[in-house]
Amino acid sequence: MSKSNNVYKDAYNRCLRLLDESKSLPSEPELGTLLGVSRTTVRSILSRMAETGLIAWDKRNKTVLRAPRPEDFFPEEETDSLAEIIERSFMRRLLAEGAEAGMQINELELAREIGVGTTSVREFLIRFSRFGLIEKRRNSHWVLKGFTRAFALELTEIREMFELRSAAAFAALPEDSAVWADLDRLEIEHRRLASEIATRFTAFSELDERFHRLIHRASHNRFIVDFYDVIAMIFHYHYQWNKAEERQRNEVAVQEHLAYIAALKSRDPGKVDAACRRHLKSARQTLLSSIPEGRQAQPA
Amino acid sequence: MSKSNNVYKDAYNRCLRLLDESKSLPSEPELGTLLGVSRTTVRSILSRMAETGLIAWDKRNKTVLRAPRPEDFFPEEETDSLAEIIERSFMRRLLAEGAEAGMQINELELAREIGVGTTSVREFLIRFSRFGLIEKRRNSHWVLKGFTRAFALELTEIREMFELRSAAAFAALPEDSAVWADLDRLEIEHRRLASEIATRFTAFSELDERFHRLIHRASHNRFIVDFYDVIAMIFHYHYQWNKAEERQRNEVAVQEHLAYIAALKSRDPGKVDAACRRHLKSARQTLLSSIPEGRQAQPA
DNA sequence: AAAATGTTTTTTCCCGATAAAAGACATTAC
DNA sequence: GTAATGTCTTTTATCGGGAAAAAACATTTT
Repeated sequence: MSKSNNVYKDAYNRCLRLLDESKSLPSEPELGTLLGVSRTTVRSILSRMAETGLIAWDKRNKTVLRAPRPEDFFPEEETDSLAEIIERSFMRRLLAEGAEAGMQINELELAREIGVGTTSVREFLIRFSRFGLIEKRRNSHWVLKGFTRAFALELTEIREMFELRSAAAFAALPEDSAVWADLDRLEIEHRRLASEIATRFTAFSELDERFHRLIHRASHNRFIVDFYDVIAMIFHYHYQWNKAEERQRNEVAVQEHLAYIAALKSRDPGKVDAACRRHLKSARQTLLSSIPEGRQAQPA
Repeated sequence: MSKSNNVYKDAYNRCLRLLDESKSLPSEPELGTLLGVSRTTVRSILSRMAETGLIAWDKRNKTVLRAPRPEDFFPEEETDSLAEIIERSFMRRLLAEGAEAGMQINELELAREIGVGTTSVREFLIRFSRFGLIEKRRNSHWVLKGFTRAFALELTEIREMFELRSAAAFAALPEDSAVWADLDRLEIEHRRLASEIATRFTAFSELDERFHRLIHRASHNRFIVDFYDVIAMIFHYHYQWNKAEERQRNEVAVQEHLAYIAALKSRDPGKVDAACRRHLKSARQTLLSSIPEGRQAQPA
């Protein structure tokens, strides 16, 4: 089984959701764009939908026959790409106790444990190396550098440098730039979240990422934009790992974002700088507080 | 032929050079450390050297019998790792005419052209992607972003941010830090190069890299240190590509480095900042001037 | 003739296998 | 008893192959 058909299964599930909303499906190329897959995959999906009696398919006519039932969907776990599976497995180990800095990482062992080929693990590790948590010894194993305090400090140092610069660039953008409308939309979402914070505080993390990515994009610098991948990855797993005082933390962050947004809209460089610094400082604090003091790098 | 033995061949060649200098060779583990390879490889080397009559090998005694001759060496091209071969091939294409932004990169085609497996090409592209010159479309091809003016500007923007910060950190290092001795050594090398600039100006590029890496290390930030890999790669190929006014450029740069070194030694933040800015500005100019105006990004 | 569908070709993703290289264990020499 | 050598095991680097997915080409429909 050289390659799983998760792309097909995931697109199939998403296509089922489209079925709910309309009586018939659009053309094959249109569906392809909508689902982000090729026509080949679209046709596989349509074939199966016809087989299972969800639609009647005759050339251009794709009539919906019935609403999808829960059992029509492929199981969630079959829709993940190998890369996602490996990443989750790897992060679980990394954040678990006993993952000390200096530890060796064994490709073969990882592959066996996760139940995948070595090639996929190798490719994952190469991609993952840019996060600064692992390092390759030439012709030999990878070394874990550990999710330490030092790491968090180095990460936030760059983040602060980049975000302050991006925020300044953002505020200097012309009135007619499309970002101001994006910012308005985000502001509305923030206000809604603020009013429903008691029940929806877990939705913050996704909103947080969209907000900061919008700001970073204003830098028009690919290295700054790409670096947000590192931050997003760390915060994603960090949120999963450390749920302590989540609600309280997110409530504060939403208010900081709103102040930050107001500052951006004022287009006053001084105010932007101050609001940005205030938020970054508490973000840093949050990250640091979740790393036990003892988690220090071991001497090499 | 699943794996070439370039590690062995390269270590063998380097070991031949050691032969010139002494009557006998050290122990196997010692040789291993010296050459940066495992004992397994050391023993392969010793076996061949015994076979070809270069040494007499009996357990601990490894007596040199004769000086190595040119034909004892493996050809240079057999000592390169696959990754190096692929990188060179790829960069040649990238810097050649006709490599426009937006162009697709085909793994299979690249692999066939270079004569290697697809796995190696894939791994190379993943590693290379952090340089910001290519981008992956999920489940599909890579896209060339091109060595454009925009790229050079984004690269130098980050470089300047990072180096100014590193230089400031460097100047603030305590008197007894080992870096001051390193800086003194580099200063001497710079002075020597300055006096022999007419004949040795091509040696500058290697010295330049060592100097800037020393400064970046003072940041104690892995992201800053790692980013120098991007800069070094670009400048490496840029120097190879654009030899125009090389001597003149390097002569200026050496003088700027000497002023920069003096500023660092003065430990005066203002002077350091000024000297650093002066040098970075001319480095940026050099890079930009080598990119033809016409080389602009194509609209996506 | 523009845009869809039908068909074929190419490319990507991933596995298992194999030689090179590293690493671990056992034995010998000093 | 420490540090070397000798031997055996494990891991890494790389290839070729095959299914999934994309892309290209040919044909039909509106």
